[in-house]
Formats: sequence, C-alpha cells, structure tokens
Amino acid sequence: MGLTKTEIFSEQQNEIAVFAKAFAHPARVAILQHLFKMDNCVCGDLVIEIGLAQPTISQHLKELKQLGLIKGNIEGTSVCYCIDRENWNRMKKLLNEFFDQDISTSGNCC
Amino acid sequence: MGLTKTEIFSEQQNEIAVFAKAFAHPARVAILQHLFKMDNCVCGDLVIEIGLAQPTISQHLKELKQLGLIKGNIEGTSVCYCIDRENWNRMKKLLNEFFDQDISTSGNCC
DNA sequence: TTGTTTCATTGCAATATTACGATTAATAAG
DNA sequence: CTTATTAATCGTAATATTGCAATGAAACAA
Repeated sequence: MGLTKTEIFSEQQNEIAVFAKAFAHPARVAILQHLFKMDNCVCGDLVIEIGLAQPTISQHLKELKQLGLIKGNIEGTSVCYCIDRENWNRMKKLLNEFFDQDISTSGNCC
Repeated sequence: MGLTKTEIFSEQQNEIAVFAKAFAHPARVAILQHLFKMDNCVCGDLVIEIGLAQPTISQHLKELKQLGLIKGNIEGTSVCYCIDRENWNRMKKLLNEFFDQDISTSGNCC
C-alpha cells in the first residue's frame, strides 16, 4: 500500500509524525541549520552550500514552508527564506512533551 | 532516484534525520507512547491497541529496535518490548541541541 | 506426538519520497 | 525591446515506505 492510515491515530500522534518528517531528511536539517546560522536570510545560497540541484532544494523548501517552519520573502529576483520562530517554538513544545514522558521510575522486563 | 545523498551531509545531520524518521510515522509514535505508559512491557497488546495488522506492527517494532530506541525480551511465546532509556536520552539530547540553536536576537528579512 | 499461541519473516501491491533535467515565470539589467 | 538571473514547477526515473496475507519458527500444553 504505502498509504499511512492516519485515521486510526490521534491528532497529536499525527502532528508529531508530520513535524518529525520535516527533520527526517538531512537536506532539510541542513537547510534549517543554515537559516539559523545566517542572520540575513539566504536563498539560492542554499543550493551552493548544500550541493543538491536547485529544483531539489526548492522542493525541500516548499515542504518546510507548507509545514509552517519557514517563511519566504520575494526580494527582486531572489527569494529570502527564514525560520518562522512562532511555529518553530510550537513544534519544539510538542516534541519535547513527547520526549519527556519518561516519568516512571519503576523497573521493567528489559 | 528516491535515494538520499547521505554522503554530502555531516554525520550529525544524518543522525538527526535517522532519529527523526523514527517519529515520522504515527504508528511508531503510538508504540513509543504505549511503551512509556505501560510499566510492564507489552507486546502483542500493541496489535490490539493500535489497530494495525500484526506483521505491520512487527515491522515498526523492528525499525525502532534497529535504531536502538527500544529493546525486546523473549518470555515464553511472547516478546516483551520496552524503551531503551539510555539511547532515548542520547536521542533527546541530540534533537534538543538542534531545536535550541535559535540564539540570535537580530531581526531578519521575513 | 499434535495442536495452540505468539511473533518474525517473506513476498507483494500500492503509494510516497528523492532527485534532477527541462521548462516556465518574474524581475532586473542592458 | 532583449537578455540575464533567480527560483518555482513539471515530468519522470529510481528508490523507499506502508500495509497485509501467507508462511515459518519457537515455546508451551495436552
């Protein structure tokens, strides 16, 4: 099939999965790291920096934009991307709640 | 293609992507949440709890085990799974470093 | 032994993802 | 106008992922 059965999971579980998908590719990790490092928002520089073809980078940027993790601004012929800090923090909070559910101190079988 | 060019990325970037892939499917999110919630480690219960076929759950468990996030213990005919807390914390640290790189206070174009 | 239970593995079909060449659209420069 | 430059989109090939029926393997019960 190849089709995820999203309807049998909770909204929270699906949201975690969707955000995680954003980081599930090293190119998108690299893009986000670069956008954090640069103060002035880069754009076509990412193509040179990362070493993938322009359509490939453009596609990854589109996915990150659709998720709301980055924003794009047209400046002449070039487009300037940067982190959407509000949504980034929302995502951070959601994933940290998931990471920090390890409250139990009791032993288990393993 | 469909083949990720891992060789052009840093080890850290690839590691983040590989861990993120673990959470990039709601079934695996649900499995991990259930393992955290239960003190005695479940196993075939996951099939009932989650509502996917047994081979499908088994496959997701295999991926999580290969990543080191969970461990499995054979107990008679059943297998008892639980979180590998050491690796879980390693993963948590790595991803939190990635999430918390937002130190810059300067404005940008967007 | 023969069944039963529990889980892993195999094999396969449907769909998703990754990557890029070719093209297009929009702006800027001449 | 024409010609770059920049980035999005289209089309397509290669590969990965998801899901499950069928089967296999191991432990247990009778």
